[in-house]
Amino acid sequence: MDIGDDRDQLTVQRQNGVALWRQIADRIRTSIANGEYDEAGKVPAEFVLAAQFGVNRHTVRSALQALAQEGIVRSVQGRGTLIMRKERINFPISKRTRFSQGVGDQAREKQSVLLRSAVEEASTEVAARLKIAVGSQVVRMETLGKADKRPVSRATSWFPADRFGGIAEAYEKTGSITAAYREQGLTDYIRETTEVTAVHAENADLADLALSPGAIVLVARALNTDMDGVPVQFSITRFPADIVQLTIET
Amino acid sequence: MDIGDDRDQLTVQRQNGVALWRQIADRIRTSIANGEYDEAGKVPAEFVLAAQFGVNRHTVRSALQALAQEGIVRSVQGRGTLIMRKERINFPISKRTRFSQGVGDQAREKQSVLLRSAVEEASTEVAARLKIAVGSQVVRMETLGKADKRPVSRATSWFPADRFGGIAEAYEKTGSITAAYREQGLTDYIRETTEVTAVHAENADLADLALSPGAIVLVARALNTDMDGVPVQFSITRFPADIVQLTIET
DNA sequence: ACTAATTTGTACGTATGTATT
DNA sequence: CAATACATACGTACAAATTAG
Repeated sequence: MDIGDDRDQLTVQRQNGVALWRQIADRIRTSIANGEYDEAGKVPAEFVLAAQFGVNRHTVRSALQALAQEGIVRSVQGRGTLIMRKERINFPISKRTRFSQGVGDQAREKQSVLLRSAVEEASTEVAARLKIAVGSQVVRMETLGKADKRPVSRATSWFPADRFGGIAEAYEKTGSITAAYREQGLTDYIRETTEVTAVHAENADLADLALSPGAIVLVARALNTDMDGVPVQFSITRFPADIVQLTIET
Repeated sequence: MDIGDDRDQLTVQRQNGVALWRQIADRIRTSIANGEYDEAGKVPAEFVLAAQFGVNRHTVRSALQALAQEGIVRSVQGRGTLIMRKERINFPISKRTRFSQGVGDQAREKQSVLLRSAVEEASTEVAARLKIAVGSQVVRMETLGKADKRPVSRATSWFPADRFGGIAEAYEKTGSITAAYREQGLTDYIRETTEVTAVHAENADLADLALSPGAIVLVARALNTDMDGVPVQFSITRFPADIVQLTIET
């Protein structure tokens, strides 16, 4: 609320396991996404940021370097630190949500690719969610959602193999979960529940979601059922929290 | 899924601004909340964790020390590191959600206290959300939700002052937003939208939510309207991500 | 009661990262 | 681009408490 005043309210924590430059980089990234620097088109001068955060200018420079590495800003001598990318993808969640496909509402150029698929035995969690026996055959599908060529979601989905044995092939052919379902004889389905938590990015996230280490990942566990309430899909989707926002339409 | 195997799959990131001990502390905290160590009632031995994460035993010790500071574990010489607290509060979000009060479904002993309240001029964001003019008078209320004496949510809410000028007093008297609304002449309201993001904890979070620095905070921006669709409350609620999960019932 | 194995606690040394001046 | 101070991480070794037999 009270961001950007004269005093040094933008507090950062010292010596607690998270380096100052990382905290500052996270804050600036969020500020950019929130459009706080939209008027100028660039972030405040390094010495201004240093004063706001109450740190040395070198520390701010480390933060800006990290953001430049991510392609979010670009520092130009004499001009300042220009904002190159300012995104915040919005993922709506509703009864009709199909977001394991990686659908972003306002994403300009969206794309979903199948990374891997396999038939495996249901783990404890998957079996409990899909209400099948532990060890039952399930199809696991891993998909990556992109918006404007940037990865914005990484989903692992499980389907009961007895009913949706060919879902992966159908998905690869059609590029759509909904269309793949149709091929497998399911015409409609609804999003039953979605559980949301947040964790620090893991190794797999860094690679797939192109994150810098220490980033925050939103984790959504979702269950889709057919119109009779029978579970058809359980999925765990991971979103980069710095550029993704989940909107719940109740 | 595949946690606890022989190899060192539990990957952590080196030299990226987040200390290894913090990453490991976060992972262990999550594992405890997920009930992965329930059988033993304690976490694996330090040298086992060190092997799993591929770090030195000292680094694991730093992580466990941080968790001990939070009251989650307690290390006892010769016995091991015992799990003292294992919580994960679930916040349901639906059309009828009233979670700015800090309502947890399965929380045993829940409580909501009013921290501060004031009348102020609406900022750009608040005005846009409440569909009123920038600078209009609004009541700001800050509340802290507790479950079993542990803070689990911190909400800042704004109400149009012309309609709900006495909401803070009514809330303090009744201890319930719904009851306070009734006193102000509003009998029913619905949760219109909820937007969820996640950020690193800020200074205020550390104090109010009793978090250790570097922790992750879930941020929910929510809008309540009356039955005519007129906005009556905009709130920003912050949850400690390590022990809170949002469940969206669509 | 004793011993061995297991597990945490403590200490020292070294190297590198972080942040300020 | 220093020089300095402190935090982080590793390696090794041994002490102290608990548990298993």
